[in-house]
Amino acid sequence: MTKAEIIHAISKHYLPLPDACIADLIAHSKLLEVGKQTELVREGQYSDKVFYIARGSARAYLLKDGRDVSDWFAFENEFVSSINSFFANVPSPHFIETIEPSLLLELQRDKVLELAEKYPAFSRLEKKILVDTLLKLQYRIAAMQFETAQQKYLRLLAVRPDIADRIPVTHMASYLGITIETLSRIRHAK
Amino acid sequence: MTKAEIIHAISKHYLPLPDACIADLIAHSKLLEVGKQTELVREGQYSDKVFYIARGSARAYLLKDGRDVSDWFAFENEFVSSINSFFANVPSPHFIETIEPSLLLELQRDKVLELAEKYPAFSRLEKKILVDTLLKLQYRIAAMQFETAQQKYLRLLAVRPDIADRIPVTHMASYLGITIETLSRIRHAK
DNA sequence: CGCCGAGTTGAACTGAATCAAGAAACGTGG
DNA sequence: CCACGTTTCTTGATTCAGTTCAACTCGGCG
Repeated sequence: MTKAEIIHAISKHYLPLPDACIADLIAHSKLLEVGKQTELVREGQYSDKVFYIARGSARAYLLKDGRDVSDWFAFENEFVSSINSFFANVPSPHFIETIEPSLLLELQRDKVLELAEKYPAFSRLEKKILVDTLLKLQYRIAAMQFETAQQKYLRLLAVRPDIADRIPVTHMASYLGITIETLSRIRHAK
Repeated sequence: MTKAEIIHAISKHYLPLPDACIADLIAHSKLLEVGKQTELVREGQYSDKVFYIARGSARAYLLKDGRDVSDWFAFENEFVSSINSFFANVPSPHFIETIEPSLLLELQRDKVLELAEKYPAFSRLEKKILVDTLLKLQYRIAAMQFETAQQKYLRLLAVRPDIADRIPVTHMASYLGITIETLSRIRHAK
């Protein structure tokens, strides 16, 4: 897959972008072909990068008292970055790593800001991504408040049926805020 | 407080806006002086409004199996809206109501979109609000996952010391995802 | 073959919910 | 201004979902 193809895919999956903007994106982005468990962002680091996943998957996680806790999963056609660092310019509380071998498009914050000033369509795309993310976080909060471990697991499966084959269970458990023991029991009770 | 004063306050609290943009905002916004428990958005309604709180406070809540559960609090110098309805144009899952007597500035979505196209500074302001909200939601998720009822309560007090005097405890409890009994015990154990 | 990490299963423990009953605070009308 | 009913808050006893700790199984792979 070429950069041009990937950017057309973004434009298709989110909002149409003018050709000039696409050309700028091609000029200012970087294509990364990486293996699984490739570290993209390290905790404590100031990261001013955002990654579009053309193929593969990634996760953000943190080490909470030494325990690896997944915070976010991203798959093909989604973006991933340390939002704290990228937007608020503080050290990232997360690590970000690929889960599967992946093809990524990397964008720098200053380029993003520049393109947003230059192309209203790009600015709208940025806003759309922010809003989508906001709504996802909101649903997640609702799930955490109102659902049992089992309900959260079943919902995750319903939303992303392929997740069970692509993500190690240990990551799913920590993402759902439950222990691997509980997840194991749920999967068998079923 | 006049509309002009309020809009200057927004500009000051978030990002500076050019005079022309401020003039447009004055022309296209609506000032509301309302009492406490005034309903701003009703569940199931398509709401295309966002409210800036110049004075007072408001909350978003939902009726989950008939129980009133607070989802969000907003105070002076903050914005509140049904993000689902405003951004995704779906029926609002929330009610929104004032808690205290409040002075509000109401903006329509189509005006917001118009101003964002017209003034890059306004577009940046919009983005800043989205990002701030995103980060708040993220912290809230972390709190829900890692903190005990007591820690969540103490953190809420630390972040907003005046909340105890301004918000009924029953709303605080449901916001924290705990029962009023548990909150009562926490407040006394202390 | 034997080790090793990942997954499963069991038993005891725990934080918070639920259920229930009092105590305080509040306001409304006599 | 007091009496009464209503709502809000507190306190206690019980229950429950999920954690923790621990032992055991299984499927690779050197």
